[in-house]
Amino acid sequence: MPYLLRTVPDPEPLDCRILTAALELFVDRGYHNVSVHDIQKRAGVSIGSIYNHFGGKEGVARALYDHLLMELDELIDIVEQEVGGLRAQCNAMIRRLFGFTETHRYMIAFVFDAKHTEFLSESVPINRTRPFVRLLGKITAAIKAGELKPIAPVVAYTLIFGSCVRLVNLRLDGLIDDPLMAYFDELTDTVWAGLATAD
Amino acid sequence: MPYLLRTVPDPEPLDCRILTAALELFVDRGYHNVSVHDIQKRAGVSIGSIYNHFGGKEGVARALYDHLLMELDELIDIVEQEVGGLRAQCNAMIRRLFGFTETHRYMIAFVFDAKHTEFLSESVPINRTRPFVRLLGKITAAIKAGELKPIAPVVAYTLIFGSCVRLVNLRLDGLIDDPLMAYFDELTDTVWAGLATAD
DNA sequence: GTCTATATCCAGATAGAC
DNA sequence: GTCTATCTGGATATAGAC
Repeated sequence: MPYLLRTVPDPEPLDCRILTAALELFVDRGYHNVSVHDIQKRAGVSIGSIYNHFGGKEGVARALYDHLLMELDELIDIVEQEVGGLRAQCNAMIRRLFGFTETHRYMIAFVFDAKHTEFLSESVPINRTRPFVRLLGKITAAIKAGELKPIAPVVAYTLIFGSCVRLVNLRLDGLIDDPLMAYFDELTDTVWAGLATAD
Repeated sequence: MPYLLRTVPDPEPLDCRILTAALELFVDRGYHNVSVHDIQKRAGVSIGSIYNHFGGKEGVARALYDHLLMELDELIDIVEQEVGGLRAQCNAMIRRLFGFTETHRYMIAFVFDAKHTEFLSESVPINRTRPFVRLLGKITAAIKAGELKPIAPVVAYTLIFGSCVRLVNLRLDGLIDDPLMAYFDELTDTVWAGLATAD
């Protein structure tokens, strides 16, 4: 077929189509309310292909999960190269998280809004995965270094990220109408005001 | 039978047995990984009874959900009668939440750790339910009254309760070894330090 | 109201042609 | 590798005895 007649863009690779279809369905309906047939229909592929590529529904979910956690981990790398100091790095993470909540809604919802242990057999709680353990580690180090008030690291961790993840949840659930960036300064200023060292 | 020979205590009413059995199973395995047969076996009743009392699995979950939300709402009543001022009231709520996390693990987990919209048809997100809307309302009023720094109420809401709910999640997931009360002072002091009015 | 036995349905998974 | 057609298990739900 002549090149100029090819009005249709190159189709996405089959496994990508499966993953995006599954991601949207899992987030919209919840993992257990989605069947392999649903994924197959939405992705426009056959059941056989899904089993060939991923071994089944759980395999699709696991591929998504691993991939997204890896991307989150790489995000920490990027932020670490960009700026220094815990406060600046955390703020940069939060800024990106808020941004992605608007632009990559499904990915954020799948990572931060799902109970993975309920559908991924032998998966650890998300707070034990690499990126989250890493963040907690950075906070622990910063407290040791006197960058933060000397409190239990896990308390600082939940203050910084627990509150902003909750904002993300509220936004994804439609309880907040404005893009989250509208709240960025208020949130971070207030958090860090509380966490600042006394002197 | 002579009274003194009745070593066995009066059996719990049948519907209570069903509810407690279901609660534990839902929390331990997740709603969708529990069958009506599982509940029936653990409660020591027949399938028929479950359908008679609750109309099915979803009915059991809804009864649990409604009941626990009502109790949470009553808890706010109690706290309001006990103390005055937003800070004292919120702290009292958090103190009780932390206490219940140790003593009523399953109830807390079912309310704060489950995605109810995935198994209760036409249920609103938990943050739209009465107790949570009420808390947000109290924060809004306190900001208007100058009790808190003038920031968006939803930001104050997530700072106060988002962080402490995240601590509860971490505790329930086994990522925190100590009872949460160990962190109460650090958490609340830090939060309110950030939220205090400037003057 | 409570129980057992049974019916019905649908999801996950596979077989085998192409 | 991709597809369609099919199998099988297990879940919800019901029927009907007690």
